Amino acid sequence: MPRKRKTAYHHGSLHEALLDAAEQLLPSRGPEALTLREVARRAGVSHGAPYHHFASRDALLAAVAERGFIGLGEAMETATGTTPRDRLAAICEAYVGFAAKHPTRFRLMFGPLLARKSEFPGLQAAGEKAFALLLAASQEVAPAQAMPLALAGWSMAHGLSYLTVNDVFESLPVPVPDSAALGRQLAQWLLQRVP
Amino acid sequence: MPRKRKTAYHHGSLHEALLDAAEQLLPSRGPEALTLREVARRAGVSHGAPYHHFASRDALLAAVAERGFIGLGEAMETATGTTPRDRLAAICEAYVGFAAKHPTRFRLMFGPLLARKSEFPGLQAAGEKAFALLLAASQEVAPAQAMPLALAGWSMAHGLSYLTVNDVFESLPVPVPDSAALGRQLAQWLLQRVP
DNA sequence: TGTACATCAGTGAACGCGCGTTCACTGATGTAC
DNA sequence: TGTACATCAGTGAACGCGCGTTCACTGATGTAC
Repeated sequence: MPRKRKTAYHHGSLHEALLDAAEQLLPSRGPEALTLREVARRAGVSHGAPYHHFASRDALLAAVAERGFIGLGEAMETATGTTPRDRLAAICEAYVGFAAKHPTRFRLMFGPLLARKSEFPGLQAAGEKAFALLLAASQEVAPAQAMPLALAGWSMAHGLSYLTVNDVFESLPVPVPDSAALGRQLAQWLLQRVP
Repeated sequence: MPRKRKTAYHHGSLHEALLDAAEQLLPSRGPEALTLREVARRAGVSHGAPYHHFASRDALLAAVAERGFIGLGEAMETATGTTPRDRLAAICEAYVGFAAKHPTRFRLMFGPLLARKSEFPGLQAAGEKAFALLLAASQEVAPAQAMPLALAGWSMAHGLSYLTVNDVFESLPVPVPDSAALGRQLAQWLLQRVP
């Protein structure tokens, strides 16, 4: 039970507070430029304090990324459709929508840390859970080809997300008014005649 | 005409030599960790010398990325097929194949610098040229829907490339023996019944 | 062919930078008796 | 309810780091006459 801000020895929930601070700083700083010291500053704590909760800067970022994957999974889980096809398309739309809504979070989640996910079991688990959702939805559409369908959908959703989030379309003769809607459109187009 | 390594005042082609050195270091260091000083070292030149050829570290990296897009464009241009559909699928395969062959180059090309491509006109032009190739191929497949087709193909090729290059599939129950072939398969599957 | 001079493309010392991380410390908290 | 003590979670000074970039310099080259 926190009393005063100043007497915040034993903060009580510094772990979460640090993650919150990091998430708040993410949009303006970007994942690469996010420093431990600034996160600590924003959480109102000295720069040494985080080491009582995270082994390193990377460990803290991995925890933020894990939160991100949990959020992505929830967004995918929430996606609904009247038919299995619609649901799969809606999941792709949710994926792209998540990226559009949280571009820096998305970049962190799929950044260099993900390649080291074996060091961060929570991150790995959250990522796998999100993929499992996609695979399950694919299975309901086409049991015999669930894996390639899931891979195709994931690849397209991810590629579209990435290219949007990183402004690659910028200056190209491509109108991308609403990338999430485009994601759905492309997914439905992809699914149009799945055998 | 270079005489001796030691008397390499007026190197003659340091510009290209620096780009070569950077490309050689890329695989082992990765784009983020590539330092100007090490590039200079490898080119056999003092660490101040590059500034006579590039305005900054970023400018040098952008030049390397530009080279990368030129290479990607060539790979896409080389892709052939007996029908427009086959050719489009082959282009997607080439895209994924390029990424698999040059993972660090691919990461650099689509890294943070690309978002600042307006600062690097050569980079922007090389990128646009590659996209133009894809769009042209799409036009021959389905003139009326060239743009969504190109976007779908690009997104899928890019997503698959990205997820492969960054080892995202690692530890997932997904067998990815040859990502380029998978790229072609997914592209053909996508194209299977395009109206 | 010489000479004078502008220009080009190197060198290497120096600077500032803020970071991640460590460490000895200390105030706050919880528990055993 | 007190007291002693272990443990926890903060503090803030300190360190090392190699980097990107700048700058005065100098050796090499090309050109005008």
